[in-house]
Amino acid sequence: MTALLKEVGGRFAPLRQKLMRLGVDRESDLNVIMSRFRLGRRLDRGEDILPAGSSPKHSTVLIEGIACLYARLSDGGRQIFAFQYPGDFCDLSRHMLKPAATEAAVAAVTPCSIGVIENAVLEQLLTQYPTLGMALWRSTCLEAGALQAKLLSGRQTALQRVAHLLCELFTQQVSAGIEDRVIPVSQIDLADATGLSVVHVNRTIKVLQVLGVLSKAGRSMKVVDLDRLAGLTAFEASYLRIPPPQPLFRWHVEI
Amino acid sequence: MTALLKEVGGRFAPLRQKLMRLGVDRESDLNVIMSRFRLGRRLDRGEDILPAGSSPKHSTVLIEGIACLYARLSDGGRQIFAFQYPGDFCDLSRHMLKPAATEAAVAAVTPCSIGVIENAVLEQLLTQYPTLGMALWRSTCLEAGALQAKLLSGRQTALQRVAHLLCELFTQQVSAGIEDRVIPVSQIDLADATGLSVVHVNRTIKVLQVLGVLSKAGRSMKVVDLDRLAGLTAFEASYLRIPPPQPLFRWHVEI
DNA sequence: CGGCGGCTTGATTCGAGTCAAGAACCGTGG
DNA sequence: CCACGGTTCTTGACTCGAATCAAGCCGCCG
Repeated sequence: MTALLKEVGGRFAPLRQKLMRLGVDRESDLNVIMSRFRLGRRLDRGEDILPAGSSPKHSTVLIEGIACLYARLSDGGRQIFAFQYPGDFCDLSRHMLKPAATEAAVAAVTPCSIGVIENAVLEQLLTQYPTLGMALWRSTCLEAGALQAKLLSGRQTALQRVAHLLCELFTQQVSAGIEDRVIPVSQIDLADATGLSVVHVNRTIKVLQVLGVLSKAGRSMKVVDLDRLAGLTAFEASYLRIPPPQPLFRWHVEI
Repeated sequence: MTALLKEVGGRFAPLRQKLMRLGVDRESDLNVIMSRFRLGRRLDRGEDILPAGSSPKHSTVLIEGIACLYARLSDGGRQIFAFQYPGDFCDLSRHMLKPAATEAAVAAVTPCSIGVIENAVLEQLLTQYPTLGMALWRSTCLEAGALQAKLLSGRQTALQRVAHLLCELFTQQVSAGIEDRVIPVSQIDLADATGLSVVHVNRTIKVLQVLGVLSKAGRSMKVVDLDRLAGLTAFEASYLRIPPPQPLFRWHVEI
């Protein structure tokens, strides 16, 4: 049984790390919380992890792979709101806003595996460990901040928008513990995330290659010069993470 | 003293209503929570309620007037992320993400008055009334949903974008208890919120007037035909509010 | 009643979308 | 191991929505 726990602990390591960064710092709490997750199914690239408008009886965490939160446009197009990396919750707001308020869905951008937790269990954990609630709330705040950043970058040129997105992906990837400089996302996905046409994304990427900022790596691209990439778009990574150094203020205030 | 409380209760009515809609349904809790707010200063149109990058020792609630959450573009322009109405918290994520993650600010769009609560007091309330934490978290989820909707509408034509924004403003206004069909927001603000140029917003509004959807009301505009306005842009108000009817699921799960 | 900020309008420019067609890549099955 | 089919990527020509530039106008406030 300890072996089983260890196994699961290993697979769920990204979640544990994420929760810690969000402020769940008591080891024992973490252990209890993590033990209530089970492994969900694996998904192929393109599959919906959470279809639009569904409200499952459990909440979902991404364990492996890259996913995206998206919504369909009236004309059949797709707007990607955010990319998710291992450790990210897929559907927190779906859980908080019972009747799935936004018609958003989550899809696998690369092959994924997920973890799930029963909603009832999650709610119980939330009442038992207020720190967990705060952590997840904070994670919602981060997501909102990322949406703001995306809105902001929407007012820049195509080059800056693409550069910004690549910076964001790269940063997320690094902080999810993936060292690879390759961004394994199709140009179609980049287009859906930036709101540009695929054609124009393509041209833009070529410019970035000519600038020596990106290079080709098979079908996808590799970040060669992150600093210059960031410089193109005044990218400030701060909105993506809570500063891990000083694990913030205490939630149980001494009165 | 009861007279004072009553007075304050009156002014803070929008906040009370908002908290109720978010799920704080125990009358006694509400009373305690509300009693910890005090009135802040009044602000003129255009003034910053919360300057970019500030982290005050208290949190702020809008009591009267309309405010906006915005950020400055690199070129000096302004992106408005959201409009806030009486009862809305101005800066929750600033409180949750200590080192003001996003460089966002809040400004008064019309003359405003605000309420404030010491951060220490708020934190104490949060530990004492878990329902409050859930309510505020939920409010953050709603904000995130609104940001998603804005991102979505950014991919439509100028007419649709403006129509969408007007629908949103109107809906928020109504649910804040303001009956007026007039939207007291300048075209400059509309431009900054839609990401269009002022010139183009102006032309677009004229089209909407010709269509008989809007009419002029002094300097600002009046919504004449909300249904048609909403029809232009597939506006779905659902993302703006938690359904008030069934005040959602219980947070203290019976185990 | 003067002035300043916001609204209106026209002329021109340009970034990005669309359409269309071909090339490279990848998985699959023979 | 190679041929095939479907994605995804590339490239070029053309179009168009919205930005920009430049004035003039209106209305509110001092």
